[in-house]
Amino acid sequence: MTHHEHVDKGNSVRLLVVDDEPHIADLVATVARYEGWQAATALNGEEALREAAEFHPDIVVLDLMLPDLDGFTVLDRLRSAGAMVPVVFLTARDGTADRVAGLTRGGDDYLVKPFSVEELMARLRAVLRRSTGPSWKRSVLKVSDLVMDEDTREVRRGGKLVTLTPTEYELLRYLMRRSPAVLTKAQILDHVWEYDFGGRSNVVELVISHLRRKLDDGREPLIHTVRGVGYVLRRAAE
Amino acid sequence: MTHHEHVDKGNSVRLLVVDDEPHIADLVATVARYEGWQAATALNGEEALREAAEFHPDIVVLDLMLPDLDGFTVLDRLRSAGAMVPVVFLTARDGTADRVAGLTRGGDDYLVKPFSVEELMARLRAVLRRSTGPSWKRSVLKVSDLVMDEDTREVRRGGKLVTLTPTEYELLRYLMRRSPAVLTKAQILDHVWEYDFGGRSNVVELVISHLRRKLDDGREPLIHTVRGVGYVLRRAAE
DNA sequence: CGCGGCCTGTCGAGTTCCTGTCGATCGAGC
DNA sequence: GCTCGATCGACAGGAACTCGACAGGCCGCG
Repeated sequence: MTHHEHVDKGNSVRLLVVDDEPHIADLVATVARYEGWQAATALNGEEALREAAEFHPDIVVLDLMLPDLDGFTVLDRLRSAGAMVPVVFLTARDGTADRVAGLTRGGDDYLVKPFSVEELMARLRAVLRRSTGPSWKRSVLKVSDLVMDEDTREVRRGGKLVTLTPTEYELLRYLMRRSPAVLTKAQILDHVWEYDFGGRSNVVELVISHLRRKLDDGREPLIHTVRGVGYVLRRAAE
Repeated sequence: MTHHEHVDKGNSVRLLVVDDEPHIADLVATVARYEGWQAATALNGEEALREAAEFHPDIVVLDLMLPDLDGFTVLDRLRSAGAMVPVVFLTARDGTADRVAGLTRGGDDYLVKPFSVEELMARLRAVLRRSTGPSWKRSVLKVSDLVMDEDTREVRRGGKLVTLTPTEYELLRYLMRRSPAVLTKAQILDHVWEYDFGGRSNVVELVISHLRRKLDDGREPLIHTVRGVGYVLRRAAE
């Protein structure tokens, strides 16, 4: 089974997703449920406040562009109701990003749309880790002799440092988190690339080949092709 | 809600934050928890006194501008209740600063709003160090051959003194405290700059480049760029 | 009061290097 | 041997980073 030791506080995480595009809200909720979390969605500000009062989320994903209330207003009302729940904001790639930047101070975080699902989940896990306990428990992924430290972003194969570009890093993190499952190219594309990425070229193959060159340099290969299906990261079976 | 579930964390610091702006209270509490402290919040004077009686903080952050009681009154009541807990005051940038200066006895301190989170945490640590240990032990940060003395504000690289501007000093301190973690520019902005700083330019890059020139002058570079993510301070890995 | 220096933040140009596309080649499986 | 997917070199467009130059502001000194 997967043996990534991420922060598990016994009972499952409760996530509230607030976004007026049902597509996005559902997407995020689905991925969160896949992680074993409980997820609720709200399509506007009023609904969000109602849900927050009832559902008592541990963390909130909040789009700033809502039909009724401003995202900032929602935040204020949450906070003045005494809810110290951490928030990860979603914002368009326009000027609002700057205003949001100032809000990450309380331990919150933000992400620019369109984002990649893995990126969002990584941020959520990071914020949770920070808000639940002290930070000195590092988040480290391990598969065979391959080790990834999510704080320092260091990746080592058999102790030897490997330098990766951002895309390579994210793709590898996804492979490691899901190891030893086989992932289709479509899954990889959906999780690692922005959700509205149109390209259906061979980007995935390309990055995989880069990773192979950097990771499997002479050693036993860890990334395996399952022809007609996709890729796996694991120790060679049998 | 505030949580003083007595999860006995040994000798972890207990901090009470009193501020009527939930943003600020939350901000400070979150950062403190990140340091491994236990934090409780109060939004007005009465609540503060109740919390102080129950929570038994080791240190208090107290805004002077409260809706019900004057901050000075809160202080008096705390003290007359026998609580010798040290206090760090928050005050607006007006005349009150002078009155505060007069009231800060022995171990107390004060800070003018808007402050930077790192500045506040540094003061808290300093006050604690003074009040708890009769042994005046210095607070020195060290990364490789880079040494920062937080009492004298001296910074040395390989024994050689380096003079830094206030901003450079604070940014470097943050990098050193969090080393070897990678920090995003948003994180740096949020911790080192005042919490209502709206700047969206490349100030961070600028100060980083200044630090590099002053610190890495000819030597092995300690500040590394992680493209697409942020910066790290550490000995070059591998 | 006025001058000048230092610190800070803005702007913009130059540079690096990451990313996605194309197309040629390779190889597995039928 | 044929076919189709997989692999990977090469290239161009662009995003991110670096840093010099400048301007406003604060402070201390004369």
